[in-house]
Amino acid sequence: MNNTQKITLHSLLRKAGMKATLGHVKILSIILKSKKPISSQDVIDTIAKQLDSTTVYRCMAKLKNSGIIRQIDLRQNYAHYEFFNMAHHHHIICTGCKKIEDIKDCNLEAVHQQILEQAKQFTQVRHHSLEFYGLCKTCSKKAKINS
Amino acid sequence: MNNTQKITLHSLLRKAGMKATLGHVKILSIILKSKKPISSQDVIDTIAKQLDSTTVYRCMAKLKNSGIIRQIDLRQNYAHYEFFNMAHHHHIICTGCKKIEDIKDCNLEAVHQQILEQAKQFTQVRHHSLEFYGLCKTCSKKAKINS
DNA sequence: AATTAGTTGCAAATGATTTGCGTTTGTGAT
DNA sequence: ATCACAAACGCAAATCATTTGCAACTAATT
Repeated sequence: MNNTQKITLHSLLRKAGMKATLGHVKILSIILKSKKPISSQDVIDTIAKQLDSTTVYRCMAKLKNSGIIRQIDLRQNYAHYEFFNMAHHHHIICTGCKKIEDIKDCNLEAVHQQILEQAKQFTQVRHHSLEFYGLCKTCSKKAKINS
Repeated sequence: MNNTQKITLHSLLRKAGMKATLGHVKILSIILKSKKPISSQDVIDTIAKQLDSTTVYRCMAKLKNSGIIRQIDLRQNYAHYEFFNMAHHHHIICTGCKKIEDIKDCNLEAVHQQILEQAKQFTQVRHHSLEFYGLCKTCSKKAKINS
């Protein structure tokens, strides 16, 4: 909890039009520290009893709406979130153990225009979600043994 | 409810290793008739009181596991499903009214090999999900009026 | 320091989905 | 056609994620 970081989180929030409350700061800090997309439940568990779960859900929604974090769907019955930095990327998720690895930008924005030409009822593409599913090395080995 | 269709659904299920029970047949029939991806709740509503909701959830899971239908995440707190036919495609979802339109194949399978070269912990890409989000014409107009 | 709108905690409600269990029903073998 | 068994079913209750209402609090602005 050094002072430099505190100031950074504070201004990050304020620039996005959010109050720098204890909840916002703590939650954002957890999301930033996480190397992987995390769910509201993950945040609740990490934060233990410093914040009510209601607050966590509300803050996640606010952070998402102000564009600081973005939502990712990993087919796990609940949403995951990650810091919305400029380096747009995707994920590959192991269908066995749910391990997640980042996939660098694959130039899909270029496709948006194409999509619009095809879509009859739409006039703009705002964003997209793209996730790949496969088996990681460990689960791949296990699958071979069992078959 | 003609006989021809009954036989088709029946064999479709059996080929996938599933029993052709009343529940499986009815639910699969609803999914096939639907032009759009539908949720378990949609099926429950459609089927009214012919089947218990528990049964619907169990059947959806079975149908998914046997590869007859596939799951799609549309950021609506619950999963949607559609018939897994050979014509691979994606969706564009209106962030306003949740309208869904199909987007034809965009050749992403070609990218799978590239992904593997990049991914450190994965040996195979099984499938992917790609959804676009935007505003449909109607919601786009509404947005302009309100701003 | 005072004002105020946004934020928080708590309790309760909601909505989607799952589990346990006794009963029923397809299916494959007689 | 009948039997036997595993799988599927309905019902009630449990669970899990998330939301809502409301009174108390707190960060930003003056």
